[in-house]
Amino acid sequence: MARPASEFPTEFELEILKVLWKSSPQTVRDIRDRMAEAGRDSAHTSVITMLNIMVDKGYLDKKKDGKSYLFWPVVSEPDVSQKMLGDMVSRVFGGSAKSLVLNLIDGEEIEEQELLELRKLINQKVREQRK
Amino acid sequence: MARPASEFPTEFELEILKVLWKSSPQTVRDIRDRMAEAGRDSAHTSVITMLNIMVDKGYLDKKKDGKSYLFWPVVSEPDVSQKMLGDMVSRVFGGSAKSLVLNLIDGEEIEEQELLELRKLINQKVREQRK
DNA sequence: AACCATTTTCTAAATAATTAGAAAATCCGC
DNA sequence: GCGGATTTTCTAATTATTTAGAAAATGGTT
Repeated sequence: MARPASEFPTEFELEILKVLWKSSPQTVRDIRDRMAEAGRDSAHTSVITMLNIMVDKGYLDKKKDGKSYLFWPVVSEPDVSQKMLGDMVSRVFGGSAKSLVLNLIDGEEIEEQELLELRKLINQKVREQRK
Repeated sequence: MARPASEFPTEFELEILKVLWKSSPQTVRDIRDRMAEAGRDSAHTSVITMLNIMVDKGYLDKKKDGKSYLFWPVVSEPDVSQKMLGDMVSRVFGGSAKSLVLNLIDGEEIEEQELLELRKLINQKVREQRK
């Protein structure tokens, strides 16, 4: 063994998924253009290569449409986010979601407004769990 | 360009850091043994290789002690965690810490007890920011 | 049908990450 | 100083990720 494949979308794969979560299906050319707009300017063939890898990995599906292919995601954004986040909780924060949030609000990452909204969300969740 | 080095500790590097955050400095042999206990059984020389890479990357420092070297971290756990988390907020959650926490409490990752503690922590933080 | 622009397929290169053996260096006990 | 165990250095192999060109395939246009 040398190194295991990532369980989660890689950097590039995630950017492609974001484009497709926003709108799908799309052609290679459209995806390439959206990525370029977002600052990642790749060759057309590079994008094709990635897209086909992602189909193999089960992140996307494709179907022929005239001369070209259309691609769309078969994994949802909340699912992927949740898995990546769960991985971070266990790997980086020793399994404690609390210590993750603690670290988050200790940083300067978060505004008072967001904190208040968060409190509201937590209260809702507590009430839900009590039902 | 083919692929950029990770800005953050890799899988293996993080495991080594965890061992050293718990106790340092340590010899290669000790680090290797702690890792084996934690389920990652590597050859002695593999650990040496990684440790030296980590010194190059600025994660660790070392000094000779008799026949062997002692290694210790020069990055702190909270700093590394915070950077990795910040990266996740921006890359996966579109820059919104709130949507990260929302996703977290939507999953089954978190216990009621932890939720209550979190609420307390958020209240504290709100009060602090108001000062 | 022939041409041409577009798209895909095939191939391969570069760098990162992980793993570890063979050989060299080192230190301790005798 | 010598031998032997231990440790490090040097080297290299393997897989993953990212990148993209050359060649082939495709489909519409004249």
